[in-house]
Amino acid sequence: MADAVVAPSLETKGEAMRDDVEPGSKSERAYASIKARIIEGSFSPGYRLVLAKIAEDLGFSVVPVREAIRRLEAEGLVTFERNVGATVSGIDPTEYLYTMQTLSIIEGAATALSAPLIDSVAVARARAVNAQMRECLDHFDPVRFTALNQEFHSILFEHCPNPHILDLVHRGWNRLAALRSSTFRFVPGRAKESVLEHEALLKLIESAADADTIEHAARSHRSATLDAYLAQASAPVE
Amino acid sequence: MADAVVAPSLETKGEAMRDDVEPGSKSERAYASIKARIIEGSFSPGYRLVLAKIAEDLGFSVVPVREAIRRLEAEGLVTFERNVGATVSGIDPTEYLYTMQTLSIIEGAATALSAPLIDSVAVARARAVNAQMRECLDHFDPVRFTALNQEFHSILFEHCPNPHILDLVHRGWNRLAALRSSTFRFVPGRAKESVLEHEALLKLIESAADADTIEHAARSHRSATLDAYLAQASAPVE
DNA sequence: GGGTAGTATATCGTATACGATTTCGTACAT
DNA sequence: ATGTACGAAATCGTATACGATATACTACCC
Repeated sequence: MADAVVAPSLETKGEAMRDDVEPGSKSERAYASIKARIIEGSFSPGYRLVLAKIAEDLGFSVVPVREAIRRLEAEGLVTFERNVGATVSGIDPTEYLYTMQTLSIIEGAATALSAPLIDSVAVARARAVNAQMRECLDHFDPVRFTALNQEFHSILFEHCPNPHILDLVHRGWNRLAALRSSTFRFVPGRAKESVLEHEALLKLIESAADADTIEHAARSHRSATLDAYLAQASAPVE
Repeated sequence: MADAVVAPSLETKGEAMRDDVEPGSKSERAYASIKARIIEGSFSPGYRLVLAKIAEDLGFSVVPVREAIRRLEAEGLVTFERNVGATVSGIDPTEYLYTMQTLSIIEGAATALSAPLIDSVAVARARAVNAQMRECLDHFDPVRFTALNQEFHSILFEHCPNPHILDLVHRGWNRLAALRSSTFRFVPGRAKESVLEHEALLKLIESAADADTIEHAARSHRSATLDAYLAQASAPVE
């Protein structure tokens, strides 16, 4: 399910119609593999990525691994230092702030651009997901809630006709995932409001509200989560 | 001058205090070199980037060149196809549209975030650049005008405190440069309005207008250029 | 005993070599 | 004459090997 957001469009282009048994070049497989492990969390922020080690694990030489890491670097998922090596980036809470702020802007725009193209069945799907989130509020499971949240927003922005913007949204979500954020673990109080705002967003889309309104709503929705996080971060004693 | 926009922050990090004679790893030098040639234009869109050829030109082996191209791919400056090779991306006019739209959003946000941090001397500098642009209107030189335009906007958004957003703005401008757009060559009529809107933007910044207002103004300014381009593109017979 | 120099190890950076794949041209058959 | 099949050239993909650099440890000097 995470994959819906993970793969933008760059990969899985080379073969397409081929037997799926052969995923692609080793370089790409390394890229996908490392990226997956970062997002999934088995390579957590700060983790030291040693070329030889990874190459051995995957069963091929270091060259493809180097290229993979180069790409991940350009995407911001890993940090690289000359003659020292790569580490999974993220750690920093200010990093979280920057990423969320960027995402609020990009995702807001993507959602607004996407809105006119969302048909009623997609809205229904989104509403179903939001219903699951509402149920989830009782016996609260932050990880599941975060996953559903991602799925919900994916439905809203995925129709964005501008591929660049869409790609940037995906990257933003990937970074968040890499930051080990089941965000709502940290701001459980925010979950309830979030569900309500989702419904409001859906209403706006159904009523074909103008782009500015939708963009503002989507952006505020995300900013509010960020603010909640900041508020509880500055007063962590409870 | 282009460099002000070219280098985000990833490079020139490894050594910093060293003798500038040794720029960095060959991989990075290859990256910088290819990128520069794409932006400057000697590698125009569609150009076929042959690894061995480039490696020979630069005087080193193909491995660093491969890595460089991988990074450029992740940045969107080149397109890569498995077992075929890399070509400079760009060509497509819809690509221009997407890039401009994305940039309008990102740059608008960056400018708004940057605005409160712009001191009066920076405003004065921007105004001076805009004055040069005004002069430039008489004996119109699209290339020079475009360069000044970039310098002007750089001053406005460069103080943006969110490094992610800043990086995205840089990438957007790079793509535009790669698209060989001395944009104003195609929409000379837009130049005059552009200068006026610049002054209006400066006034907003000086008067410490609220973020939404500035963001909207900056975004519209760019959208208007895009619209002008589209209008003349749909009616190219004159 | 603390600090500095020197060495050892781990890891990265790059070159070279060879195998794999695609593309293009040519020849043959229909 | 056209289409297909085979083969050669170009180019990419990956492995292996070795040199370069940084870090950690040890020994020596003050």
